[in-house]
Amino acid sequence: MEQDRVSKEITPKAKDYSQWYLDVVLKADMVDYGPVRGCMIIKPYGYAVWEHMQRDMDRRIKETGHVNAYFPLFIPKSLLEREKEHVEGFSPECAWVTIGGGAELEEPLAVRPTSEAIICSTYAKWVRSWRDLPVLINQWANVVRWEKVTRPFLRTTEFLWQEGHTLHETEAEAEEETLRMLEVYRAFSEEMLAMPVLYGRKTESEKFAGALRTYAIEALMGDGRALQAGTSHNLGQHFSDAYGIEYLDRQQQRAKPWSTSWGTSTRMIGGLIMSHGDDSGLILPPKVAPYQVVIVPIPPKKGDVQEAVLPKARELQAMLRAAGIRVHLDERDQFQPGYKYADWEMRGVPVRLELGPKDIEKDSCVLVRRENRAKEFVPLAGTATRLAALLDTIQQDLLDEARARVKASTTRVSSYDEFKQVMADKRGFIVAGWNGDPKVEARIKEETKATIRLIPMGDPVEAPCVVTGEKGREVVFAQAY
RNA sequence: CGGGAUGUAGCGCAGCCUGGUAGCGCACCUGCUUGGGGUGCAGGUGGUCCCGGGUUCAAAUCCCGGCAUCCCGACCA
Repeated sequence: MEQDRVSKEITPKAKDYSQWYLDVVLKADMVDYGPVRGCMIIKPYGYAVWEHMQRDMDRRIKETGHVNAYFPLFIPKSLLEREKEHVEGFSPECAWVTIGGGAELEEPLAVRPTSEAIICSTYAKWVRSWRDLPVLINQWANVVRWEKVTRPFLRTTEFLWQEGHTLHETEAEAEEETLRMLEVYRAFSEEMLAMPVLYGRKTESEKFAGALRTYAIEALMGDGRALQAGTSHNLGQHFSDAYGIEYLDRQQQRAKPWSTSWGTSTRMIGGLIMSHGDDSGLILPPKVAPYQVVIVPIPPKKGDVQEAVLPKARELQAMLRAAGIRVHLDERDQFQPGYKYADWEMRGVPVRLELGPKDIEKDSCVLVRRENRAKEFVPLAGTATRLAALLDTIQQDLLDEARARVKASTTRVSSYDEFKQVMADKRGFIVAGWNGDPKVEARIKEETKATIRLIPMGDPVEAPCVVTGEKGREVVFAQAY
C-alpha cells in the first residue's frame, strides 16, 4: 500500500531538483517522450500553455511594428557558410539533409538552427533603397540544434520559437530596436509568466555567433541556477556584409543596413515550471493556464452518480465561461474528489472550485488557491466577479513571491573566497566586480561553474575585480542551465 | 566524445548467481462499495524478456557481438 502511494507522487524539490522537474513535466501532462532522442512531444495540455504565451508575445511583437512571415526550413550549406563566425558557432550542432527523392543531393541542406542565413540572403533581394528600410519581420518556426544533453523544454533537439530579423539605416536605430525587443521580453516574462528576470548585455564569450552585441534576460530557477530566457542581438553589419545586403541611402551612396535578431522559445515554459512549481506539482500563473479554474463536483453522501450536483455545476461553468474565464468541469465519475484535487494540483490549475450538496444548499461554492491552498466561500451569484479578481491577485502574488525569492538568492560579494562559498552553498545570482578580462571569466567558470550571465545596463558600477583586485565593474554571475 | 549503470506488460520493478509453465505493484477493463484531500473488495485484459549470433534436449537466465537509454565530466536558447 505504501508502494502504491509512492508511485503516484513526485520527487520532492529539495531532494533532487532535476528529478522533480522531470516528474512534473511528465505527470502534469505537459510532454511525452518521442522516438527521437531529445525531440519531445508537447501534449495538448502543455501546448495550450504555449498557445497562450504565443498569442500574447505575437501581440507584443506586432504592437512594436513588426509583421510575420515564414522562411524555409532548409538552408543550403554554402549559404550558411557565408558568415564565418556564424557558421563556426552553429555547424557543430547542425542536422544535415543529404538525400532527397532517393538521390544524393548536390549540396547538403542544413535544417535551420536559426534563420539569419536564409532570411538575410532573402533580404538582399528585397532591399534596394533607403525607402525599403526598416525591415521588421518576425517568424514563428521550429529549429533544430543537435545538442548532446537534452531536457524537456529547457534544451531540446527541436524547439519552437519566434525569431525576429530586422534591418535598419543606422547603428543607433538597430541598437534601439535590439533594446526595444529586450524590453518586450522582460515585460512578457514578468507580466505573463510572473517570472522576474534580470537583463543586460552578454560578454564576448557568451554572445551570439556573428553578433556585434548580445543582450539577454536571465531568470533564476529554484535550484539557484540561471536560465537564459530570451535574447536580442545587434548584429552590426556582419550579416549585411556576408549576404550582400546593400541599398542606396538618402545621400545616394551605397550603404549596408544594420541588422538585429531576437528570439524566445519553448524554453520559457521550462523556466515557468521551475519558477513556480512545488512538491504537489505545477503552479501556473492564471494568464497562461490552460484552465484557470477547475470545478470539482462533490457527490452527495449516498445516491446516484453526481446527478444531484452536475446540473448546477454545468450552469456555473457556463456562467464563468460567459465571463471570459477558462473553466473546466471535471465530470469523471471513476475518481473521488480527493484524487481530483491532487490531479489538478499536479497540473497547476490556479483555482479549484468545489461544489457539493452542502454548498448548493447555501447557494455558494468553495474557491481554493493552488499556490497556498487558501480557501474561501463565495455566493454562487458572485463567483465570476470574485474569480476575475482572485485570478488577478494570484498572478500578481506569484510575481511578487518570485521576486522575493530572486532577491533572497542574489548575493553581492567582495572577495573570491566569498564567491566560491556562495557557489558551493546556495548559488543564485552573484553580483561581483570583473576587470573585463576573458581569462578571468574562464578561470571563474573553471573553478566555480559560474559564468557571467549579464553585464548590467547603464553606467558601469565600479567594483574591484573579485579575482585580481584590479579596477573593474559590477557584473552578474550564475551557474547557467 | 571519455567514466559508471540499466534494458522484462503503458509506468515502476522482481526473477538471472544455481537454465526447466514469465511474475509483483501501479495503470487499464467489469461489478459492487466508497465519496468535502489520493476508498475498499472481487474478477479480468495485456509480453518479440532490447536486437543478432553461440552453447544446450531446453536460454529472460550462461557466452560473444551490436544497439539504445540514463547518470557523471567537455559544447549549448
